[in-house]
Amino acid sequence: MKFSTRSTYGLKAMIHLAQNWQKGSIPLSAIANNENISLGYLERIFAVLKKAKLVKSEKGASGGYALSRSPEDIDVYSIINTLEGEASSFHCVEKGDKVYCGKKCECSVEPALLKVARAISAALKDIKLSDLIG
Amino acid sequence: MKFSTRSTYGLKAMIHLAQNWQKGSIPLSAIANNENISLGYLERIFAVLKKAKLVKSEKGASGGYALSRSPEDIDVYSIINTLEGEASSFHCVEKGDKVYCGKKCECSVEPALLKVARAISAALKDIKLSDLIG
DNA sequence: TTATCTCCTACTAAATTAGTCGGTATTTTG
DNA sequence: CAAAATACCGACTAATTTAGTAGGAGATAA
Ligand code: FES
Ligand code: FES
Repeated sequence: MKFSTRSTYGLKAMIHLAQNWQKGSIPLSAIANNENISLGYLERIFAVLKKAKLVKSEKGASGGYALSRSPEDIDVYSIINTLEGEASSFHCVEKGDKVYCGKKCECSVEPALLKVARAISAALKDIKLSDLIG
Repeated sequence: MKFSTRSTYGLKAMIHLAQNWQKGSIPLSAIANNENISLGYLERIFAVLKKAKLVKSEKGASGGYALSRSPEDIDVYSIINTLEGEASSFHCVEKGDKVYCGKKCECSVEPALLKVARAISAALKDIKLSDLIG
């Protein structure tokens, strides 16, 4: 429900890249200025995004970052999920069809948590970057 | 995407109450035991839920908590939103139709963040407590 | 009158978040 | 070639949030 600035920044930056999809690589400094984000912090965010193959990079002057695929092929779920770390929505971790708890308990409500987590995932998977540019 | 244990605990407890909806008030100690949650922590969670009028309480021995309305009339959005504090999904705050930022900037992507936030809200509003028991 | 309960405030420990700093490697550009 | 711009990397820190504890006071039922 509440996203960290990391997700917010990451998503904003990705939208920025989507808006400039044809223009080739864009340096982070441009995004940082434009969206008012700390450059150093944004760099680390992009390290994660790159590792997840959501963006590709070019080094050197006139280098920068670009989306690795077209905006239609990147959904918000991938971005947020990558940046928030684990694929878990709740404290109890979803893996496949089961929910596991760090506390190793077997409580009665796993299917319910799973339902909620799935609804959110589905909603986010449905939104592509291309839907967010205008 | 990732919820705190507060939301997890709160939601689990609310589901627990929904499952015992006919049985009248249920003491927190029962829920705490059953769901393996720290009692003191759960008490504070319920203080918030009560303030939001999602539950009602009865003091004294054989007292406890119960849902304030029937499980069909309580959606997951209300619960999570209440527990996560602000109604904002992102670092930038949604109010009415606009998104405001703590940093007072006017960046270009507010409508996009708003779309994502709305999609999640809609998905959660669609899930009632009654959908999660059974 | 005792055992359960809600309810309240304050404190603390642990974890996470958000950010800084200083530097290295690589590539374009002048 | 030299300089500027860029990605990339790791360590460090400050601030905030989270999760949980402790110690009660007040209400109610048995
Ligand atoms: S699965 Fe996590 S508390 Fe039961
Ligand atoms: S509205 Fe928050 S950074 Fe622009």
